[in-house]
Amino acid sequence: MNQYRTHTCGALREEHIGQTVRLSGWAENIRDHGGVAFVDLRDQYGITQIVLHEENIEVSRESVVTVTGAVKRRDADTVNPKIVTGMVEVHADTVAVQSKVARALPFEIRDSKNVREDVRLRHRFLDLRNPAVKDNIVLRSKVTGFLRAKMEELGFTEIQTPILTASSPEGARDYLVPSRKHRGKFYALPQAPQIFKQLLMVSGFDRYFQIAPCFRDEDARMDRSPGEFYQLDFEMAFAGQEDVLEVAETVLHGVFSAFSDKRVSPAPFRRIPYAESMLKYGTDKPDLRNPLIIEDLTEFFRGVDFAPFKNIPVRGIAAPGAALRSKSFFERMLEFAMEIGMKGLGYISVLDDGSLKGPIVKFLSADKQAELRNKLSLKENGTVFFIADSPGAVDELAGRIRAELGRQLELIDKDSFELCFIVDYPMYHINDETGAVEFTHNPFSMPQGGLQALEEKDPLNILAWQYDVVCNGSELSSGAVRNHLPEVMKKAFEIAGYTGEALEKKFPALYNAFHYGAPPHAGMAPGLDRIMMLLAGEENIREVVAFPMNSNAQDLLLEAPCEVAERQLREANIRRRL
RNA sequence: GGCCCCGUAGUUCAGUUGGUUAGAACGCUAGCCUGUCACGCUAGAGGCCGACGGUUCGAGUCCGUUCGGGGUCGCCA
Repeated sequence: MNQYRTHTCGALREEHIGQTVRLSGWAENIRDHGGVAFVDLRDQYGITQIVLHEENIEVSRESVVTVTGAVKRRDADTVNPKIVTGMVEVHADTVAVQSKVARALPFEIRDSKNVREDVRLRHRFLDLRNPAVKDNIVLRSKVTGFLRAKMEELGFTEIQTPILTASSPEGARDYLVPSRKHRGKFYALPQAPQIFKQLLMVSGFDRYFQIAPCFRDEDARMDRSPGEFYQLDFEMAFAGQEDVLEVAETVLHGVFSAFSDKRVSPAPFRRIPYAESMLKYGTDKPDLRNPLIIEDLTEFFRGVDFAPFKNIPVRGIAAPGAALRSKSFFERMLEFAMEIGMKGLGYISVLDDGSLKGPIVKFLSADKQAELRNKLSLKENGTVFFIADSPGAVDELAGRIRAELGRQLELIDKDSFELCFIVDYPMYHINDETGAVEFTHNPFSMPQGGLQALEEKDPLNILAWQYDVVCNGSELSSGAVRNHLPEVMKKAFEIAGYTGEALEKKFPALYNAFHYGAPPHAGMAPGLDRIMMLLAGEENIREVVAFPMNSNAQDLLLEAPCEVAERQLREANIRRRL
């Protein structure tokens, strides 16, 4: 028998009545009634009420105690239906204090989520005692276990790749680690195992995966850790886009349905071409819970004599029932439009009798009015909002109006996970500032049409075998069919302004390896932290990480980054700046 | 790095137009209480109002600087 416990604090039920048991845990709360006292004993698994009598020694809140005693049925009027052990209680014969609380608690454990974040992080070990905080971390363990099992079931091999590796020339800022043995040289922590997993494909590993730590020295966001985060990184040989998407469907549908009661998009998820997504949703991260669709009305307004819509792209969003909304709703929408930089927000409502109403109606002939209703399937009490702006801005603005309408009109179904793939990303785009042609997403992607497309098509019209997974408006992952052919790589980089030597210099290992027989391959890397946030219903990424850094990339608990000893600097061949 | 918001008791927060000794709740300490489960009751301790400087007879309150925290944009192949 274990010296500390026979059961956990979440285990006892009516069937244990009469047994003598031993429990250990933290004294979450103590209710002292003079002759009798009640202690809520807590561990990871639950809470059991302990009954103490006067001869028992003193216990203070949050100290660790071991209690031995008989399990008894609670009187009917003292049953606690809020906890699973609420039918019973343990009448303590002996109480041993294992570890006292010797310092004032910085906050109430059960209320820790409402405490200032830096105080929580400095005492994260106490914050994590709160079941509401701890449960997310337990869930994370179950999710990673599920993902691992699923990937293995699908024939993937888990392979660890280096943490100390080479700095990568593209992408985010690297975290650098000085070399002791090689003066003036540095390792870098990997931004992703990208190169390694592609090399594994060349080595003949057929299906690779890893729950991979990734490091990027970029500033934090609410949904983005500073420093480090995890991806379910995977790559498949002899596979194309559809093969990868099918794996993603299986795994993501599996994980969302296994750990949530919400509705999950059934496979196959919708494949939405990038261009269509930009037009219909105004973003490449559409929240498909929002039923509103953006329509292109540029052609419609070409012949209409309304100055603000002249010679610029116009979009329309038909919102059913919006015409019944109060004046303040329209004012809020206008205010929002002004905030995001629009000059106004035109709209036309359909009244009960089918007639149109709104400041712009008078510019439309009867025919045009009918055409508009028809084009947008406008019903009675619906309102169409117009967004007109420069070609570079109109889609994003329309997307933000669509999202705001979804919120204001409460069209978002909070009980579903809507997953989709965005496909057919353009291979290149023009950098607005420099006018140069750049890779849109990822230089490793295979262009659709291969070498021929690169040689013959306008670079801006070339699509890539590049795809994103989106869930409820947040990007879970991007991935691609990789470019495994040196001559195609060379051409692709040339178009983006690099010489062949530059490519060789930037990615020597990969470029070289591809000269020795590389299989066609494709992959993806869904972000584990994002998946966790969606499953746990958390807005802040720190709530799904056991020991998160603050938004300023500091570990307040262990105090990293920190000064190091002079000797350490010397060994690392680093001199303090004078 | 730019911009926005917030710093008052251990915690969460009030604090009027600048005006006596800066408050509440929870927590903590002591006492009372044999059926509570956010137990209850009584009493008490606990504050350089983030820091520095200024305006003023007088600053938690107004102004400036700075430090800390959060958000957002840049950035994130």
